[in-house]
Amino acid sequence: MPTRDAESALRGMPLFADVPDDEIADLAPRCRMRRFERGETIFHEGDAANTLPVVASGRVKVVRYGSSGRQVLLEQFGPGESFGEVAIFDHQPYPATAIAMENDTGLVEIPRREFTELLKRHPEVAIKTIGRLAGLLRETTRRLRDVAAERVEERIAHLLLALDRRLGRPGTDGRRIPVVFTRQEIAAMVGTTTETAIRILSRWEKNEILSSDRHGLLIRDVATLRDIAAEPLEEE
Amino acid sequence: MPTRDAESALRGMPLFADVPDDEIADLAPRCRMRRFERGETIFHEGDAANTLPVVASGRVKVVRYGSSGRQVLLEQFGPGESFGEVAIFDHQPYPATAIAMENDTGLVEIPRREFTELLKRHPEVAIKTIGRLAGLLRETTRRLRDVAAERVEERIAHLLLALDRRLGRPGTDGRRIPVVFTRQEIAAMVGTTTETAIRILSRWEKNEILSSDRHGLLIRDVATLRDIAAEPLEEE
DNA sequence: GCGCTGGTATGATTTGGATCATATCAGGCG
DNA sequence: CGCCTGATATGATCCAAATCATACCAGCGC
Repeated sequence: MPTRDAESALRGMPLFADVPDDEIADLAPRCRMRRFERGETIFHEGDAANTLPVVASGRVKVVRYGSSGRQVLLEQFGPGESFGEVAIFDHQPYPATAIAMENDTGLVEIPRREFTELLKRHPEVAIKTIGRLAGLLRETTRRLRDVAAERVEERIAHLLLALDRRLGRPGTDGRRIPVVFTRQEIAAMVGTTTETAIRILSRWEKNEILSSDRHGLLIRDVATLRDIAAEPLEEE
Repeated sequence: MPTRDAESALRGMPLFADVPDDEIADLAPRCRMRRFERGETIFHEGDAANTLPVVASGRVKVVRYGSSGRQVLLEQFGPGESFGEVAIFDHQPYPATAIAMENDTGLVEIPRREFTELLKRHPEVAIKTIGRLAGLLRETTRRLRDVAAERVEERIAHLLLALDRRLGRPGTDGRRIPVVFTRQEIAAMVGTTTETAIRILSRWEKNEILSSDRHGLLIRDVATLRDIAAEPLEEE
């Protein structure tokens, strides 16, 4: 999926679904496009936020570092999703660092002013933005609860089930998540060390609950994973 | 601070600062007022959300429970603040439980429909709502980083400094936080057990960093608390 | 082909904090 | 007034997971 032009990327955003085409066409040339390779930093914690970045292709993770240097993965975004709105809206520097997760990750950067003007003209975009932030907040508080109250194994089980809901699709012999995550990234998502993440995941591979290859993950036994997650009839 | 009437409570909200008085007067009679005693439940996780509650007096905490029954305090709100907007905006049940923290906690409940209509009529209220959600998200991700990467002592130090920023004022011999929190509540805020919270706090009292009485907390040595928090020049 | 690097794997050891067990204290109340 | 109940306090023990230490492997560049 190569980076498309700004206009078609913007048009692909659910957020802008109700914005007339000519306004999009008007907005597109005012946006900058940027491209990153896996591991490259898009912005740093503390940077001033002047644009709203939208993922055109690839994946982006937003992380913070603990005082010991440990990386915590706060959220991640795929094509069509904007990120970093927090800094845009509360007029403070970015609270976290954004890093490209894949090669050829392309962004469209909407200047803050253009976006806020658009918001005023289109209340439905404002409502959608509220809905998006509400969804992020719901998810983040769910994870906060998890990290504060559950043990690592349960948290990883929750994570895999959540990834499946967001990215999964049926595959031969289970649910397939067609995105490659390193064990280090999985550890950062649930707030543990790489070693413990590896231990748990390789145990699950041994128990045929899970398998992974260079195309992503395959959940082979959703039932016992749910069981480990103690999530018999959970939300969403 | 006794519960006032709905109209003056609504008028006191920063969110509605720009809404004309007659609209507030119109809205007020459509809202229900409710009153709670300390410990009473306002709504449960999983309940349908039909109103946006606003704190008129007292304090409210929003909590979730871990599978072991451990309570995690997600956020808390004082007079003039609304809460539970997540459920209003993403049209799903409440993701958490709300509990009154003080006696005579009064709420004004704005019906969802009234609020969303108001949002459409007043884009500046929508913008403020976005800003509010962005602030909550910023704070929640900060705490997620904390719980995932820092040890308990550091987290409690962070918490006290954050409480000071939000609620503190200068007092004799240090910064005073004029709200009573039980050690159990403090534990729930940082994701630990009551016992460890007690141990750390009573050690700090012994070291004259802190003292507490029936009116709240007194931070007597902000410098070493900052030191423990490893927060030499942190944000906000 | 060889060395390098980043990711995965696994064992040994340590430890922060949870858990379990009591004890004390202050306030509310029948 | 003495009895509960909820909050604070502290010790003893245990355990999940961090930390430290190696090792292995695949892909890549030269």
